[in-house]
Amino acid sequence: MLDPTTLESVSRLFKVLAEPTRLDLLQHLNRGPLTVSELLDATGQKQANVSKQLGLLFTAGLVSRERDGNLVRYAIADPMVFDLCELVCGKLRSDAERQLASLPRRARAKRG
Amino acid sequence: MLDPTTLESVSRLFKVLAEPTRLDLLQHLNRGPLTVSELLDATGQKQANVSKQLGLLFTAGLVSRERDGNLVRYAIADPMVFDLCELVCGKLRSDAERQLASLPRRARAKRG
DNA sequence: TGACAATATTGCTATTTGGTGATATAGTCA
DNA sequence: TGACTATATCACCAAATAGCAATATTGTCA
Repeated sequence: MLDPTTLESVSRLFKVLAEPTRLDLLQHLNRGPLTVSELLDATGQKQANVSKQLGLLFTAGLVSRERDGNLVRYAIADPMVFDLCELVCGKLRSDAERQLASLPRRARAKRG
Repeated sequence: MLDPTTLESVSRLFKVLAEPTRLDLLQHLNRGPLTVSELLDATGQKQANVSKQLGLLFTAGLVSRERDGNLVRYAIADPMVFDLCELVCGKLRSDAERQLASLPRRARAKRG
């Protein structure tokens, strides 16, 4: 049983992961460290927003950053993120399968 | 690499977990199924709010429910939740330890 | 120094949502 | 049927925040 303070901390971490844009940034960084500009290209988001979301990920301790001249290179600081996503994706898959299985046969096939 | 739709689904699930009240409900249910009234007592929240948050957990497929006469009994539908929380708690612990280790010796001891 | 490029920050708006009181719904018991 | 209990829903408000345009900051290069 977790006390209220810990529940707050746990929920704060989940909140950081509860945004598609930030998940997208993380999954690009999963290939390896990237600069902000590279993440702009990769995600198609505006500069201000990418910078802001990276700041949140950094504050949460999920990514690290390092200046390289004029650039700033971000990297995954805690690979735990991907274990989490793995679990969630697994649930999504099994939910989808369950729903598929509950459909009548006739409704299932798409074309053949 | 997850497509935008999947990122959306993943983030939606994280969002459900990103609230202390809902985490509290889940951890009480982890002991076993409970009625709404029992959850009212356990959490100290108002009835309308508990009902609302349970509804969200139900929609997300994290809990199941079952009428029992006048009562409605909720139960954990997907124990994956606790694997997730375990990972997050582990990170919180290691972050705390890292921060502790980075403090100067003098500042560490509380009283002796 | 000045011109330029990369990143961060600020001020803002629109949207979302947790919590609430009031009310509706569904079930029990007489 | 009516009185009562348990749960759900409604309408609302206040707080949080994603995204944006504009601007500030920090670094490079001449």
